[in-house]
Amino acid sequence: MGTKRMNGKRQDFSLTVDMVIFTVVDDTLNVLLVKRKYEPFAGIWALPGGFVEEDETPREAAERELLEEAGLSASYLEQLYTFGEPRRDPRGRVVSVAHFALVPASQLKIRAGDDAADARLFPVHNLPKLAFDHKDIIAYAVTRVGNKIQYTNVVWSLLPPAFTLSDIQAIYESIWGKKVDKRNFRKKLLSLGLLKPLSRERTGLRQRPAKLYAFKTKQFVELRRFF
Amino acid sequence: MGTKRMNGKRQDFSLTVDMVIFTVVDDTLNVLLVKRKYEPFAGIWALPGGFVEEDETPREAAERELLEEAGLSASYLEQLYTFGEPRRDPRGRVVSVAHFALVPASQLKIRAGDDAADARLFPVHNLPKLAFDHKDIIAYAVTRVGNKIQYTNVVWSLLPPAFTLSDIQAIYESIWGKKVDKRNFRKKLLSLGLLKPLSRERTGLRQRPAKLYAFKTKQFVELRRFF
DNA sequence: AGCGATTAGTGTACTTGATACACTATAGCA
DNA sequence: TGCTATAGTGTATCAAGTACACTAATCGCT
Repeated sequence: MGTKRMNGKRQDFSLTVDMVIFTVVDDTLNVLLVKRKYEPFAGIWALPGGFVEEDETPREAAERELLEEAGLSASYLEQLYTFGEPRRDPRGRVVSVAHFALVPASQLKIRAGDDAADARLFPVHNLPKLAFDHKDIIAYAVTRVGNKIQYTNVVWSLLPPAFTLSDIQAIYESIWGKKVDKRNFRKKLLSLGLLKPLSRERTGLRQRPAKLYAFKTKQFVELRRFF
Repeated sequence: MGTKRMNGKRQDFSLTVDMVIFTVVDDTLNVLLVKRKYEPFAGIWALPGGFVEEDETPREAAERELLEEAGLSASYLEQLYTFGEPRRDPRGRVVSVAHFALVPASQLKIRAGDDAADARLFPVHNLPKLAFDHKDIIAYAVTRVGNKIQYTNVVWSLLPPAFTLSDIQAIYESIWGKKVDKRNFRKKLLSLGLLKPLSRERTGLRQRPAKLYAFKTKQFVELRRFF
């Protein structure tokens, strides 16, 4: 590995991004993991990620990884935290700018990259043994998402383009881990004025058809309090 | 500068921390800036900061810089964001893990470091021309603090060990930029049960003496809503 | 000693938002 | 046609936020 000197300080760092890609499947929050093909931690599950290239910002690297591993570009993406424990990677000093993304399960196209033997979703509360400090990174991301949905509507990016009010409610219930009252939920949600009803309904299930909705705008809003 | 290769990716990065050190003086939120002694941006004001050493985490580097520049160790410190635009530093690829700190003005011991010609506080809404992307970093930090005080009590770390209720109120008013009702403010503040009254009062001013308070605990709490 | 200036300290009524709660409606399938 | 599953809807209560004005204590000055 190379070495650099600047103002007398020795610098010998690599910079990576690690991606915590969340989606909701069967009313459960899941994370995308890849099984590592090479050492260190060969055969162990890890977050998708990779090195930041010479001419990239960390965010661009994150978007590239998201496209490579999950097959999509449009979703909520946010820088999470930079993990820089000196010994977090046995190969040397590797600093990772962790990001998290929220994507609709319907748009996920999971692909195992070149350096991965496998890739699949795991429920956040039932994770396998993880490489590096990726357990810490996921725990931090889960906490951040849990806080974020308290005061923003970012979690809506987990939804497909058309959805029912019950779909949204199921997402909140799965992340919060508790049931909420249907009438109160709808009252609050509709009072925000951010949804528009579509003329279509979801049929084909043996039950009353549900009205479909879409977002008036894709912008995210900060709310003083959500629920 | 050196170069490193890992998995075929060329890596040639330096890692720094930049510190946004906030304090409140005369009911105004201020930031500590240093005047650069050397190129690039010699003579221009900049955030204090420096390189992350080989055996340090970014947080440890931030604590070290805080001690070197502001003369204190105990205060609120949080990682803000990692800035990694490829051309943000004309010397080469320098990635900065920005942190922000909240410190009581009474404990600030401003020292111009070796590489600084001067160091002083500036009101956040009256900043000089700044080096690098430090204007962006400060703007982001101000936004973060503004949001943070909505749902946590971290801003209390701007206060000295003993303070009056009016002191706290002045800090909130200075950050929010608006007056709040004294009775409502006190009602809410005391109902949190996080303060303990001291037996002392603040006298010597030509006015009614004010009761002094201290924190029962130095822990920070998340509140659903603060004011 | 008294007065003026300055900030400290205190309670209630109203408004707004959150919560608790149960029944009817519709489609698919047997 | 009736069984099952989920959609859809309103009201009453409770908790919290907001609006609002006067008296109290000390210091310094005359």
